[in-house]
Amino acid sequence: MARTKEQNEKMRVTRKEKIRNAALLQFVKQGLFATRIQDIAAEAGIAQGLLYHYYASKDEIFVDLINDALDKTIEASYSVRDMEIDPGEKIRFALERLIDTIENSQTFLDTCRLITQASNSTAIPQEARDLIQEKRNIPYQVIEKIMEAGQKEGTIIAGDPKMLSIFFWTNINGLAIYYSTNNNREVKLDYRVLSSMFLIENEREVEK
Amino acid sequence: MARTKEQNEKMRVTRKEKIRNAALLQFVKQGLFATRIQDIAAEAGIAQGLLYHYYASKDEIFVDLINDALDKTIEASYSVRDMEIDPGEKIRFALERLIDTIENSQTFLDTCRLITQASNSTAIPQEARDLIQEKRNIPYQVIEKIMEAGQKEGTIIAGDPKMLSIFFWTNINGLAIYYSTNNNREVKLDYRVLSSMFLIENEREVEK
DNA sequence: TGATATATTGAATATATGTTCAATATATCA
DNA sequence: TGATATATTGAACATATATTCAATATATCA
Repeated sequence: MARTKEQNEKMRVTRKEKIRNAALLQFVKQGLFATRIQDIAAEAGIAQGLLYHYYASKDEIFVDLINDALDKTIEASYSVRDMEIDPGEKIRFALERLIDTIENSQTFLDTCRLITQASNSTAIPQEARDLIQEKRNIPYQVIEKIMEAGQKEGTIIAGDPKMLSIFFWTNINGLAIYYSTNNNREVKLDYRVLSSMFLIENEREVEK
Repeated sequence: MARTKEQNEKMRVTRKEKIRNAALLQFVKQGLFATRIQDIAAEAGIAQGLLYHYYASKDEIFVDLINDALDKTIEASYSVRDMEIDPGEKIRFALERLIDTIENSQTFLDTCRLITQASNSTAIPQEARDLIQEKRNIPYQVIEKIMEAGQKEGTIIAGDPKMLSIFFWTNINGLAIYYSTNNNREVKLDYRVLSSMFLIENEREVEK
């Protein structure tokens, strides 16, 4: 016998991770179709041929990355949903965290960018389309529920909670896209501008 | 002599417009790289070869469309700037109009989508990159100025006007991207949710 | 109607690139 | 150390597609 199964498995996982990261970088920079297998291989520091020991095709890498990106956004929304604070506070906290993440996490920006890119082309692999169809709305539904609860609680403004959720996410997504292509770090974003959009401001009520 | 110069010119303009529209449709649907010359030709109802009587290359069509899209957004921002109403009203009015346009104008959605697409890939033609570099910030600067004036006037909330302008446009852009891929017309957007983000609400002041 | 300039076509060409594969290197175990 | 399974390479292959070009159609004017 030669190398053990487990060792090989470990090597495969590590190497695969390297390829994934390289592919993500290239896809985000150039898009699926402008990215050549050679670009990914070069970025990962391997020969083109080796890539096919880990993925059957360029499309398969893309689908893998999209799936991961979608799962990340879903996880993030679940972690907010499951917090043990009031709905209004959830919205405030989520916005604070998301704004901070936009300003500080390249990975988050890449994730948003990849999903936006994929959502905006009918030419991506069918499997990726299906995943988006299946998973993309979950974060919207999660926030919608929180908005609804916040309205009952009296901390969230009136209006269709579906609409509020759309405003919530399109806002974050728009910011992420902007920040991923503008190294404009002179401006510090204040999440309170956003949260004032959804939250009934108690301070004013108190002042009265 | 054969056909007159003017007649030919008119034909060229008409035909070119047909090609432009076909290309815009395909680029928006699939992206620059996934769109084949054949796709554009088929969409325009002409042979591939004819396309090259009007444009030197696929890239040239793309650059032409990007330039147009950028000019449209600049024009829109200028038309708001030049209105003879108070700064706070300008913001309110612009948001109302933009939301309405997002809900009703496919052309506007296509414009936003094309610019976003182009801004998000380093693989697009250099000339398109230069145009974006040169023109993309103008609407941001226009809104920034209006925010500043509104703050002096006392109708716009405090905070870095640059930041407010970023929130303004990334919001609109995020919405446009969402709406261009979601035929979700069950939700009617209320611009007042957005405008409450920037405007000091006079009603409450009066109530006091 | 005939001459002519231009529009239009679609097959041919050139090139780029995703994928395959035969050859080689390497790491482990007996 | 030698056997062996797997990793790795890079050239070859197949294919897709941007672009060119020779041939043909068409619309106007004299």
